[in-house]
Amino acid sequence: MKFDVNTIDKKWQQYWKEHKTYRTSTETTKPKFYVLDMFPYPSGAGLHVGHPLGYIGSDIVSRVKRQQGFNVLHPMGFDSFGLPAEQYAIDTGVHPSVSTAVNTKRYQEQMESLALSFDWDRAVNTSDPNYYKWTQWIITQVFESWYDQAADKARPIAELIAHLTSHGTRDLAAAQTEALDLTAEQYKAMSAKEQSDVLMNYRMAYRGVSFVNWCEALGTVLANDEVKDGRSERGNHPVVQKPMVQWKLRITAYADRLLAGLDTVDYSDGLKAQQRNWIGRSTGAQAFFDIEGTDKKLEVFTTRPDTIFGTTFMVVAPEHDLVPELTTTEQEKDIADYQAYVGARSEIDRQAETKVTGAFTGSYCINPFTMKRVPIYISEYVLKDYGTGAIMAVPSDDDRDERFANKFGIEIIDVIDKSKYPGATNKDKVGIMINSDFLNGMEVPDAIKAATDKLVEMGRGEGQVNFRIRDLLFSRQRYWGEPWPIIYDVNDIPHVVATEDLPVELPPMEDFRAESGVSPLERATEWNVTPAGRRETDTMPATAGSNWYYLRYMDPTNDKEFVAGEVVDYWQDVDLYVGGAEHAVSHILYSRLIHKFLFDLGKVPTREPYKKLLNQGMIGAPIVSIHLGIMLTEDGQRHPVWVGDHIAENTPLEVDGLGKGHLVLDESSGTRKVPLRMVEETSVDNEPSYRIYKEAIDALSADEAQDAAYFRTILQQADTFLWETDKEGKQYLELSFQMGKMSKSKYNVITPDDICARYGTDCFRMYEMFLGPIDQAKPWSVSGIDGVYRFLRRFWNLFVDDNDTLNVSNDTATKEEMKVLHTLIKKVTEDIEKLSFNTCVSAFMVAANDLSKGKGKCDKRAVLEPMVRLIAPFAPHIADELFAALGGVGSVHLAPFPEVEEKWLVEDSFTYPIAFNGKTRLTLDFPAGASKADIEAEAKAHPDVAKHLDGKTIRKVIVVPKRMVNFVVG
RNA sequence: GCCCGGAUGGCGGAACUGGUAGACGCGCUGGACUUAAAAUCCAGUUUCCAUUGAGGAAGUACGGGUUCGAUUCCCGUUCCGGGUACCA
Repeated sequence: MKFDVNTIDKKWQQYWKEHKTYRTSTETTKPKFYVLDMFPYPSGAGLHVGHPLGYIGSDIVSRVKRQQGFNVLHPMGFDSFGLPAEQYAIDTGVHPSVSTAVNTKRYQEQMESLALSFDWDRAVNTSDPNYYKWTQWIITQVFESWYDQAADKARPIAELIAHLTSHGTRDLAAAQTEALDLTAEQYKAMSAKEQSDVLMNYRMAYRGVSFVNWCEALGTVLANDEVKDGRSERGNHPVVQKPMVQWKLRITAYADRLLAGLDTVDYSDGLKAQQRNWIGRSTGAQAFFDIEGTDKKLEVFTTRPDTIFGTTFMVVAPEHDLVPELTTTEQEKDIADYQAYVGARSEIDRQAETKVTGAFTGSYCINPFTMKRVPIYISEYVLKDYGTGAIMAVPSDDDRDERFANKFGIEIIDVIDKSKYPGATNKDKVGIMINSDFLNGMEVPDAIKAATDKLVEMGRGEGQVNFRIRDLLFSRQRYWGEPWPIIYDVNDIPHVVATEDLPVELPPMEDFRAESGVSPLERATEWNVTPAGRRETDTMPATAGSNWYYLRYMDPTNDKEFVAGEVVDYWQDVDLYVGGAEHAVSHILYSRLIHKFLFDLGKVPTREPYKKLLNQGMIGAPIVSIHLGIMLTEDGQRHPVWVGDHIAENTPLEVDGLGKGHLVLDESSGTRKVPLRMVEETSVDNEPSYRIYKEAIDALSADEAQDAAYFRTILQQADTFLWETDKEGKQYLELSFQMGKMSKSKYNVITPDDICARYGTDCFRMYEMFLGPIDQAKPWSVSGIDGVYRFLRRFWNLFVDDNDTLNVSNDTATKEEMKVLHTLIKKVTEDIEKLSFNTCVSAFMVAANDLSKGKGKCDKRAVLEPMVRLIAPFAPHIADELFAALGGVGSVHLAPFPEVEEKWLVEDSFTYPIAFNGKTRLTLDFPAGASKADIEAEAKAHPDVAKHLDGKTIRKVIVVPKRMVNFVVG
């Protein structure tokens, strides 16, 4: 029985596969537990060591729950639609369906080799027609729904039609694109197309014009969260704002419920805060300002109606509908120039801009409270998409308004006295009202209410809530996504494709490059022209497939429904969801939306999809660089040379064949990235340091990998190496490094494969857990992995003698040994519940040390056998090997998880720290049941204590049983 | 700017609801085994002072506070990480 990790790994992985050890039962008698990992996009790079951090954590929980008798759903699948796969296809000419299949297979193999206990029979793949049939079906349901604000839920569109037919828009409280005012008669008199357009105003999935993030390079629109700093997150291409007709989902209707739901789930505070910020609820008031000389009104939204007496000008967005009307003849040129200036500016320019700009329209509003004329300006600092696209500017209490007023020489009226609140800023909303007529003397919060009430009374506005969140853009002019299941009839009226005709499969296409705003599917004419009409050619964004996938795992092969009612009634929701924090907003928020929608339809029994969410920390890795310098020889020749990182400029050099000279660093020198796998990690003066050895460079010529080819090309830039020699006489060069995200382009991707091959999968798993708290970001380093390996070896050695033969006795274990065992069980059980896996590993180490050190190692079956079941979730292969050797039946992973027996943990005595004025000076043992008085009396009498008390008065003695004793002396 | 985290030995990190700070591991030092090395095992390892047996002082980013007692709670400051931004 040898400790041969590779053999053991292979043997048991094979066994689990053959025996379907991790199959989830369809029986509903056992209690359920659903542990979900965010499914990956299967990229060509494969898994790196950062991915498994979360996977291993969730796997441990799954295994424990399985052993504890739960029916565990622990599935995995692939998010294979979307931009990256398509972009890769365009770059390489390999069809996405092909590359996806290859990558998916690789991912599954890697995951299996990490012993992740997924039930692969339940795997889903978002680009599989059997899956996206139901993605499309859900969208048809969204299309066929509207949001009833009175009932606060989504309802079938047929019920809206009934309402419109009998009452028009009277008594209709619906989420809508714009407010409509129709009688039943007007509605009924409309043409079919007109009626369809009216319904579009209310549908949960609707087409509408809006300014969208247009990315020319990718040929498609992007969602807000796909744009970062004015550039596309994928590919880093410029993004501009452009008005387009697009499909959208009315997420704004759910804003309040998405906000409220956060109080019922167990997510980190940071993540909840991010979601709240994204939704961005702000309360304030709507107010109407008369526009001088017309009967039109300018509608504004403000969170500070109290400051209305300080309003000295108005600002509307440059794209605001009223701008042409507001612009007077004299101001036409100014306005046109300014609009041209804004139009030419990209998002990036706008964000870089700090100074205020704008132009005067020539028109005036009347301040409804003061009846004074206030000028109307346009400026890009007012966003057309937020609120009403117009603001009342209060330069005294808003920093941007103040800057604008200063620039344009506009009057500033102080309306709030903040002297009572030193240090308060405008955002704090505190102070006493001044210069504000009936509001004078009020505190700001009271004034807000009073001003709002006054607006209502005057019929000039009302209290209003505004959201930052915009309706979700759900169209992409791309190939690799779910086609919208919509057909437009001859009258251009959209109809959903009937469920029995789903899925609408993607037509096979060879060339699917996007061309400026036109979907590639437009070119698939034999596909998009049908007898019923033309097909919608927009596809859905990647989030369409991922926002409901957790439901499909429950019932992955159902071809009648997306998930059967009785199945979802059993599985309910996800008990633990693990994944990267980069999906904190988009993915989580959108799947919460779809879940709530399905709840309204009665398709799911819970209000939230994910009960508890764990974000694993990112694992970074060094990006290592080799230094290229120039050697200037005495005869004035320049020779490129590879030098150590720490060699300074002007260092004298001497090289065989080149003679003497010194080092020059100029524009032709610099650093070049080195593939991390060729580099050795060492420690110099306690700082991590990286070297490349001559051997590694020599081995390069035989290396066929892509990164080796890259590095060979790099190394051609100089053929001289200024080697240094380590204490073993080996030649190396010192490299520089900086920590960063693992990425193929930085040549610092570390895959788990090599480490598993060298140390075994169990060692890799435990080492990743041992790195630290799972939710913390950390740099990858293999220093320390030997310690985990030594531990596993020591653990194994408890079971075998010096000849690697199983040697376990049936003798009764000592009290001390049982105490070690049960201390361990208690600690591990509690810490898994807290998702504190690093401390679990420590606890195993402590126990292994306790049992193998001191007076001979423990070989008692009564102790060792439960330990095997206990370590199984962490080291699944070794545990199964030992379990089988001990005569266990079946797999250890289906054997009961040990339970703590408190009787072994009872202490006879407790060691009390004895402190004087809070400083611990010594310890004394007292019986566990000793009374406070006894402890105090005995402690006082103790000679060592007396020594500390000598010459001092005891003012107070604090005795906390099983904690400590403190003498307060003076 | 705003929001959310975080700061503990040479390093990664422990420390229950305020109660012996530094568990566990790495690294380092010394020793055993070995012809030697690797592996393994044993001992030591917060800092400073002292050391014959001892012992003592300080210490959890910094400055205050609450408390018999603070890594833990409160106030302020600095630095680091993440998110987000003309959001009215």
